[in-house]
Amino acid sequence: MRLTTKGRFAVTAMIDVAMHGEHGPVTLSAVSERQKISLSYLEQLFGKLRRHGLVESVRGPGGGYNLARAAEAVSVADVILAVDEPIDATQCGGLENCLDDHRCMTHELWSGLNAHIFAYLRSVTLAELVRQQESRARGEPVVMRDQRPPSPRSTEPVTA
Amino acid sequence: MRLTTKGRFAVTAMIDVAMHGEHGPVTLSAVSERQKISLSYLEQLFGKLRRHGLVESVRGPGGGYNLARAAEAVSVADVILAVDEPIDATQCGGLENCLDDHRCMTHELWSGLNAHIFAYLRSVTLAELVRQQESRARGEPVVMRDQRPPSPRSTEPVTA
DNA sequence: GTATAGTTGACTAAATCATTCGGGAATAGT
DNA sequence: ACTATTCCCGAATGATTTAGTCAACTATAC
Repeated sequence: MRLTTKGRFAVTAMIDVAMHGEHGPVTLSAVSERQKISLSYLEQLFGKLRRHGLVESVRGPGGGYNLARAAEAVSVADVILAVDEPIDATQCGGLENCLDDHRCMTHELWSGLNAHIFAYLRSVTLAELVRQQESRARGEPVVMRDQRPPSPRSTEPVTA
Repeated sequence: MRLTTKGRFAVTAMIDVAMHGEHGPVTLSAVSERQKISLSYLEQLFGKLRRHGLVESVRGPGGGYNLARAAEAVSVADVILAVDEPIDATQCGGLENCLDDHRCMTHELWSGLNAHIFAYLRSVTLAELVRQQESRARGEPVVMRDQRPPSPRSTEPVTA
């Protein structure tokens, strides 16, 4: 589970398709213009999204892409996994054979943090992001649901 | 807010320091051996961690690194931001001047998803990860606290 | 047929990742 | 003072990823 600009481009594009897909397929040219992502890059990304069953394509004039599932049934994790095939960065190669005294803590740590983040991204749906986007467009304040309860925190300035 | 192997190396290393820091500073050589991360790479990472005030260094024999704050007061987001200086991938260059009909949706989407993920990573502390790690070492089942409530989900196989 | 639009593959400049090397500066122990 | 340890710093490097371009192809609506 990596999280890069590539995955975010894909999420952005998927939201665009979700928001404009009511009147038939959405062309990549349209997404490209609205989101300012190069057409060819989008073609690469949507190739993967299609092969992973997240979108369906319609060829020819009037064609384009549709979501293959309802926006409620597509998570951010689904999209990211589709375009950003996961790497294995546990030195032990994913095996459990790396056992000195503490059995490859790196491996445990990775999969642990991975699981945390994955579970979170899996809980955020495209539909939610679309709703948030539409609220913002209307100038309404954005309500972020279920943040975890506050706990002792650092005092570093927040500059994400 | 990016999430790559680099950031995870940093988190892994910080957890190692947190777990072994009870009896004085932890040397990077020790971290390097335990976590199988190259020493020079660790030096680069800890240079940034130090400049961001997350660790303190002690030179000379018996020296090494200590956490500058309690493990409870350091979030995963703090660590990642320190080593992985944030990029700006909103075509508009972070400005708000990109207003056609929908005022740079790319920008909004990015900062929105960013905020989600950042808020989550900010809520996970080093102390939590250390606890989880120690539980695992004792063979106890890992309890992951506060997942968000389940909602309509895809049926894709989970292979993060 | 022709224009539209997806499909595929090769190729590329730039950035980032992870590592290696070489030399410094500070300090504890002798 | 000498020496070993450890942090500190910058430069260089190969591999990978990013983001984009180009070109040729297939399917389809009109």
